[in-house]
Amino acid sequence: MGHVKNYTMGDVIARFRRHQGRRVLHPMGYDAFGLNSENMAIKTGEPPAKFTEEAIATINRQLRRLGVSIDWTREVVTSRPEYYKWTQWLFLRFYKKGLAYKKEAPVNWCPSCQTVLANEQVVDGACERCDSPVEAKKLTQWFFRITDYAERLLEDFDKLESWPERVVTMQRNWIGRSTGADVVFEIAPREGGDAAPATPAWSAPSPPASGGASDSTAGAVAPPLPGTPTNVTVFTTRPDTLFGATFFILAPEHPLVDELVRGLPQEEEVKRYVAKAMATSAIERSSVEKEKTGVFTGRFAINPVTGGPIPIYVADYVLMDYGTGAVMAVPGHDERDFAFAQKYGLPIVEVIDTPAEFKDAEGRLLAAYPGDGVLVNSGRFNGLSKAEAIVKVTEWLRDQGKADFAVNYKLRDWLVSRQRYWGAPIPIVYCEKCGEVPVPDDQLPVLLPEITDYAPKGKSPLAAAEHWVNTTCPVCGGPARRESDTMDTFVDSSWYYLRYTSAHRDDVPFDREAVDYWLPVDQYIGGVEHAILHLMYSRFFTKVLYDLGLVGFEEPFKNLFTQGMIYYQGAKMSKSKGNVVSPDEMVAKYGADAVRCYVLFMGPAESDAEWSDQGIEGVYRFLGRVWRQVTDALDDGLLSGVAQRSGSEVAAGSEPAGFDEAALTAPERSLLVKANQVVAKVTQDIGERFRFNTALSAIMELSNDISAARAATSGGAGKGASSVATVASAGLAATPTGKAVLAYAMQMMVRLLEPFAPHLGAELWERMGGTDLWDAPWPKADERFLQADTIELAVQVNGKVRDRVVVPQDAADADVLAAAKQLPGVAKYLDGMTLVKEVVVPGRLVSLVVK
RNA sequence: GCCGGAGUGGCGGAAUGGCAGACGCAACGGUCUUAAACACCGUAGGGCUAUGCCCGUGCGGGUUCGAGUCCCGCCUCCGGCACCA
Repeated sequence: MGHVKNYTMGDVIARFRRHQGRRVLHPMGYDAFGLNSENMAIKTGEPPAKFTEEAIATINRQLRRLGVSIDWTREVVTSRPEYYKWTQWLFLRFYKKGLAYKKEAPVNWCPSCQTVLANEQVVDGACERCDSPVEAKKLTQWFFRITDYAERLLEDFDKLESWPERVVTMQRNWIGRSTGADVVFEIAPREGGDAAPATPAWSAPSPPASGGASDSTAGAVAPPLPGTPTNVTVFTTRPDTLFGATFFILAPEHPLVDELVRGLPQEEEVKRYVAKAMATSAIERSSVEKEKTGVFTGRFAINPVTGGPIPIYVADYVLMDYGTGAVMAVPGHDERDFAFAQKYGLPIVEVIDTPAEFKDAEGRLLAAYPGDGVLVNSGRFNGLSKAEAIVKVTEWLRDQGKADFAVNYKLRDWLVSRQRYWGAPIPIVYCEKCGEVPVPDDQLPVLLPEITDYAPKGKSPLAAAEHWVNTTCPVCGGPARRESDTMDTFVDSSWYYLRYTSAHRDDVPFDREAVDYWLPVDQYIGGVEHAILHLMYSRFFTKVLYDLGLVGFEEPFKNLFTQGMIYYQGAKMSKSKGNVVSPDEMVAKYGADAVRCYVLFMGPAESDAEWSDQGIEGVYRFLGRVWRQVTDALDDGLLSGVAQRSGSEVAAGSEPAGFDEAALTAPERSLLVKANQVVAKVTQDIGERFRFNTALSAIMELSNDISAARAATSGGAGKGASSVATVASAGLAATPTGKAVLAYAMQMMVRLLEPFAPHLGAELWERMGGTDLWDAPWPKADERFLQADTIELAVQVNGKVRDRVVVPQDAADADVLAAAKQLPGVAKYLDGMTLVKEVVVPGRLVSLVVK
């Protein structure tokens, strides 16, 4: 049902814009690689392509049945070779630009899916697909250098027209930019002289294992000398608190740990601690509630501002993959460090002037104070504010070559290789002589081989397809092996919107002119579950393609709308829970139009909503009523002639507005006003507000008013018309003008309803004498009939409504006041009082203040 | 803990600072029907000393002639992030 809502919304907008004369590209595509079909294949041994194509056929049929106006000639399926050829082609463009690279790193491994996962696919330490706890595994994998784009991904939020604030916030948090300084801490020599060990374990001036994030921030900080480790760089957001750094911590995985403790009495204990930390699961280790633990290494670092030695600990609350995997600990002003210092009896120094409520009677800190304040106990920097000190301390150390300003991001590079069959093969071969070689463009696509065993066994099932893996090197013609990993399916979906513009081109992935004409996407609709993954990856792709000169814009989706989910029986619909409402069944029972209208009538499109079996009945009844209203009126001859004429006029692009205002009776005018008000409201609700529920409400009101007017025409006891615009409750007379007004109102009702209920709309339209409603211009409200000629105003005395007054729509304020004061319900409150203030809000109310 | 969002009848929800509860569901009464279903007409926030009046949009204050809406302080729920130095 979620899909039904999504596509119906898109369809209402597409139809609406088409009526307004726009060229609309409303396409459909399938993100078809991935585990759904692959798991079926593993179970049955039949190829995943079979299940994929079957599923596509089903959804195709459902969408066609719903009457969604999709341009099927542009259909895109990411698992077909004509599409993934270009996914591979784009991978190679990334590769040649240095944005796709291979490295060995600890990665997230899902033991159940038997594949690695991107950071974004790990939720609470578990696999987002199957909820299995994720394990850390050291593997060589392919990455996209998304961290190079961290800054632009943040800046370009400005280039978006309308995105939900929360999606922007989620991405911002995920990128996690923080500013501060990289600071170098010298390591004090071992006691009794630092006899350099024979083979230093750590000698690399290479970037830390976390990858790209910190590459760009290395600045002027000197890399450690090859050979003996003599210093460690830390990232801190609080260089102002350096004087309070009383100890130093390395992550258990830090490459320096082994070397530091070698041969010391502490070596055994440290190694035991590190081994234990590695064995702890990610979820457990990252729990905030877990007590802080750590172990002293026996070594000391030199605080660069005080020159004093501070003990180096290894503690698992320091994460290897953020910053440099090492931190300076300032227990006075960091809660975590405070907890650690208390447990291990380490000194706590106040260096930011701290409010009394953080201290005991003797002035000792009872808790870390992370807030703002003036520096104390910080030598020459005493008296500076936090903000000033951050700059001054960093500059001072920078001049000595011991620090520099730095920016850090939480965002990591995007791990794109997967050890699965059903994905686009990574187009790389490994040659004994030439090494890693990209597959030449003219040899694309690298087709998936036909295999029989799809089960993952810790490596890609492709690896077992010897006839496929063994190939020849494109450079030297010698023996070579294919990369057997496939790409994350989010790679496929990061560029599909571009393909819509050139779906049939087999010489390019997309045509530059075509993408620049159609894109960026004017209106994108999706669930919030894509807030980070798909939407951030697509933004990244677009920026890379822009840099490559392949597209002329930097953001893919100008306007984003995140639709709410549909719940049933209190939970998200899911086959495993058995609480599924089948679109097919609903369409069979109520028809496509009722299903379409109901999913939009349930509530605001962006909110979650509960499917109600009675709710759809109500909408179904409404559509039945509209049907009978129009067909009955036709049967009674009330629409004859008039409707035919207006139908053809509309088709020709002109509006039927030939009503002579002076000749209208009150009920006639009243219904005309209602019809025009509803035209204005529906236009605004669809075009500007995305409030389909209130648009439908307004059409229901129009239908109710038409009923009321009709009831009197045919002699029944009319229901009082509900509209504020309605003054007289009498119905329309069966005069030519009365009939014309009725025809006009019904015709508007049908036209406004068509984007929501296209089948009903088209059928009624033809019966009324029109043709091709789908292509007719959108109705325009007639200015003359937007306001009733008399209006009813509430009259307040001291803020309470005491009576109502009916006045001409254009009455002068003075006349309105005079009339208001004479109302019996008002006069009695004015009697004997002094009038101190009079307010007239035109068209709204009158407010009198008395004493 | 931090960052978002939301609290309105029995229910889904409506309301550019201007008559709270539109529209719909469920409910109740009626018409039609042998009967039921369908359909149609009508009633419906709570209360009272009922032709009138009082109370009412999570709680407490404030601004305003007037607050569901704006401001301040809380409470609750939902979502995201969470030892990110």
